Amino acid sequence: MERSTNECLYRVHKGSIYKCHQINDETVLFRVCEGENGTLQVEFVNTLPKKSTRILTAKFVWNWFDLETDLRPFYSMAENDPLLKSLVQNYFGLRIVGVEDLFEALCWAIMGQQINLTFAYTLKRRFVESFGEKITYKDQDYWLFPRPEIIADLSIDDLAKLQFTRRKSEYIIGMATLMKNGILSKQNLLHMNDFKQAEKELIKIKGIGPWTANYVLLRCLKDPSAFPIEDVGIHNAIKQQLKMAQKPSIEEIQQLSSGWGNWKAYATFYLWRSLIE
DNA sequence: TTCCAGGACATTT
DNA sequence: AAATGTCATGGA
Repeated sequence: MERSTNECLYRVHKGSIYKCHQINDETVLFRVCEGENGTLQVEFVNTLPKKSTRILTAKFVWNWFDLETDLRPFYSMAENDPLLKSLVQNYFGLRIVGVEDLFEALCWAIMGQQINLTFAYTLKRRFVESFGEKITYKDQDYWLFPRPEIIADLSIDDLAKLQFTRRKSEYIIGMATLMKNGILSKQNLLHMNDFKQAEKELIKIKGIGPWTANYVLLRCLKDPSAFPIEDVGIHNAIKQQLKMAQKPSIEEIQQLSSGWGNWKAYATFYLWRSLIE
């Protein structure tokens, strides 16, 4: 969670994670910290929202940290996998941290396309602070990701000013328009026959290729077999783990991952984790 | 300085 | 169909 000091959509402070989100027309600031007996505790910081909002916030956290998944089958599979074996030991208990908002997941993926992560975080911060809403609590700003309705009405120049490439600006405004018009939504994607169909639908959209589609399937739609196989981060992580002289080819990765089944998303997340520090 | 980043798409062979 | 060029900037 503390990967980037430039993260603007949540804040880690003294063992708690602070985040702001909108539910039932209420904007609530909450924090998640360690409770008793290995539980997570969710506390509301600025106001006490109505009960239905409290319940939905708990569900949000449940999904955000993927608490529903039983990791034991993953670990027993990984035990006998040469690539995953040490990863699951090093990061035992790690769960996929989601990006629950579809628009945010799409935008973040596009911002990260072929660019270093540091700069991607800078772009995200500029985007959020230019077009998002915030609440302020004790001199700290807590931002909401901009809504598609706002972004859909921007011009390419508006985003180019923030140093988005004109291409990226075009993609993001295009997706915002699809979401504003209800053509694209998380619900629609989740209600398709299977994730393969959702992937196809995503790839039809201008700016979304196989990498972006799988990134969004992994972090937002929670497809357990999502696997952005072209991802440079995966390539580097595998190279590092196996002490290879050069990055593995796609064919080699297919070989290495052939036993991962429905745990490819988790394998990916553990590989990404190994790139930090 | 050069090379490459959590790619996608348009243009050329 | 497959290779090549383009986008834009920061960091190593």
